[in-house]
Amino acid sequence: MRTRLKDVAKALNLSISTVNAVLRNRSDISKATRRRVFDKVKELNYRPNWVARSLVTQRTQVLGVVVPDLSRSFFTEVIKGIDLVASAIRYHLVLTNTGEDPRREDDEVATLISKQVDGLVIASAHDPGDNVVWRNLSKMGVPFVLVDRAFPNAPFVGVDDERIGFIATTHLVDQGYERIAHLRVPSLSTGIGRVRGYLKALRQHGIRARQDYMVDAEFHSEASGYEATKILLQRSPRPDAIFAASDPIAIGAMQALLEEGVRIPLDCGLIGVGQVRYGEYLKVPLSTVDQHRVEIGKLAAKALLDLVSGQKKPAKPILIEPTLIVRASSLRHPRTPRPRGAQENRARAAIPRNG
Amino acid sequence: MRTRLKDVAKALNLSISTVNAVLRNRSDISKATRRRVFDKVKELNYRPNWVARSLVTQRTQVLGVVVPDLSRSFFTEVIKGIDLVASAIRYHLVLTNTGEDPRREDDEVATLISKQVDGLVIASAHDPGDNVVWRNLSKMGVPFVLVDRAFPNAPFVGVDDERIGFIATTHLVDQGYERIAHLRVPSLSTGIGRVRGYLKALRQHGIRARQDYMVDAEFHSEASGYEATKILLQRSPRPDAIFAASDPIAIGAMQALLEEGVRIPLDCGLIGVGQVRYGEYLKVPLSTVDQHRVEIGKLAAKALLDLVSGQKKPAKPILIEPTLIVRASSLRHPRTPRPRGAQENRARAAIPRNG
DNA sequence: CTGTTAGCGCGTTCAA
DNA sequence: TTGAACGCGCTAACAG
Repeated sequence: MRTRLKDVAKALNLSISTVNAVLRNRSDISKATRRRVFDKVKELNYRPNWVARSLVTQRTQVLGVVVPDLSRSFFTEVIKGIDLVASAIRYHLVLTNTGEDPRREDDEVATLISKQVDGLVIASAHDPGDNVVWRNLSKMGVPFVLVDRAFPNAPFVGVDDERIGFIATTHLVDQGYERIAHLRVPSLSTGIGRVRGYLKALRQHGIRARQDYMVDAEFHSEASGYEATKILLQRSPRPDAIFAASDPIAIGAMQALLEEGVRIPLDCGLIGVGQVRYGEYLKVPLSTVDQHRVEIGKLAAKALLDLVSGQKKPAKPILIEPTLIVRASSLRHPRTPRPRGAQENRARAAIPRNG
Repeated sequence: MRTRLKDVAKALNLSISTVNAVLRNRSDISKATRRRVFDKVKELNYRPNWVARSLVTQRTQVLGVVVPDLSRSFFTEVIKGIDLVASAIRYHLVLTNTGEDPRREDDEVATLISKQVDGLVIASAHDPGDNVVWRNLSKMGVPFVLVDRAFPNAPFVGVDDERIGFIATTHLVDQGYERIAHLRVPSLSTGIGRVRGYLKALRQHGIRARQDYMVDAEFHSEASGYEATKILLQRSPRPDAIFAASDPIAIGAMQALLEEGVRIPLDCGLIGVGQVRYGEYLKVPLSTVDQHRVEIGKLAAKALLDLVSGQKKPAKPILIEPTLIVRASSLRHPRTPRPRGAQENRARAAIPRNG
């Protein structure tokens, strides 16, 4: 049996509340008893029972984290960021994996709430159309912050996807590429933003977008990038650069290009998104756009903890500025001054575009 | 305010315990009240408060997971495995990252226990010499299972590291390599096992081990593999194959080899451990040994849940058989029948060698 | 300075 | 078939 407050009290012939007063650092306790209590606590190895405490205080020191897929390094990195700031103030994280199933998400969130988590970080599997998500949540009065996938009028921390598309595409233009294709993921808000940025960059540089230069792929699948690229290579004229919506897609694309004897970056430039590990050790070191995944987690946790402590109102969406990472796969003109500085940039929270 | 049992009872003019009886599916309740209660529960959207319930039942439906580093895909994959079986029976996971600090580990474990987790999966940061870890734990009576790093006489799930070393080295021998070096990690039990397997394989094939063919590196660091390989290349005669204790080390080694104009696998074979993502897309597709990380998590969770439900005694260590994955980096004799089958093998729990 | 008392929301006797 | 009463371990009033 674990030692309880009662045991400590009994051993000292004190009342429970006196012992408690000592532990809660109440000022009106004599030095003598204070010492006695502390000694006994150490001797008996007493640790307060958090379950009992939580029942009273309505605080568990636990944050719920809901993600659609633990296989994706994006989410594990975000979790790392959350943990970094949460653990610093002795909060714990409860994890749940929804497997991209909105119903399961609702269920898990409900369970987490009944487990009294102090707040939630959610990468929602819901359709951006649904406002079910945050409606239920705000009804329950549980603070929450969304990550990765934004919903209107809900606290959100994520990268600016339109900027990602814009930065990547602009970089390709700068490198002298002219027929820039895009492997997109139109099923997620994240993917849609990147398409917008892509189109915007083309427009800005007076390049006409071609429908047949946009092919669908899946975020997490090298195979989809491979297949999509095979399709792309049948276009005429062939694209001379590819902006892939994710690094896995780009890796599949790289495979397809090399297989067809297309030289990277000479015949075709390639850039992805995500800054996956080992990207620089691939057959051709892969240019990419860093989303600052850990930073997203950190900022989300900070925002959430602000909400939990009631210090701040639900803030406006926080959009992190992505960073271009140039490697060989998109570097056609090595003479062009390579933007080294960009790689060193730290993430900064930018002013949100929509309130 | 969230609805409580009391609210449901009041709304129906029933007593709390009657409502509770319905929800706990007690048999001696009339169909009529049963219906009324269920309807009201749905109407008021009642969810039992897990904190209160846990205080009474001494069960939280939560497992603690303690890992030294959330950056390593090994651990996130193990966590995925744990979650897979835990979530299936509606258990949640509480995460803690100890940052390889034994003291922090002890502290976190204590906190998790005071949060009343039903059991713990621990990848310990302690020195294998310490038996502090499981001594404290068994004193508290909290079920636990160790993963990744074994301690004598404690429930453990992991891969058989000696087999890893043996399999990898034997494979290199089979490919006709004769001067096989090893980039080792002697600071961890895991690394030590791999060294043993390496030496055993050499011995078994009548190859004399050379001290100067073993260079230290760090598990998670490409840079360390790179540096170590540079050292290795100064030996005379040069090694003609390298068994790296991890994939990151192997990736660093690959970089160093290519930089020095050493052809892989012709001049030098290379194999790692870990089956990292994108290993097949590297400059030279990397041979490796799969540790079945997700499987480790699954088995650990199963073993732990058995302990939690009190069905089984602390089992003997469970050692998973690793699987050789052959890719280009170690394939010098393409004519040699490539062990395709090995790639398809599923993990199996093997009989432990020591009790 | 210290002790008494009354909950937090739920589970579990035992009466009615 | 239903309800009253107690306790899980702790916090926080309020007395003394």
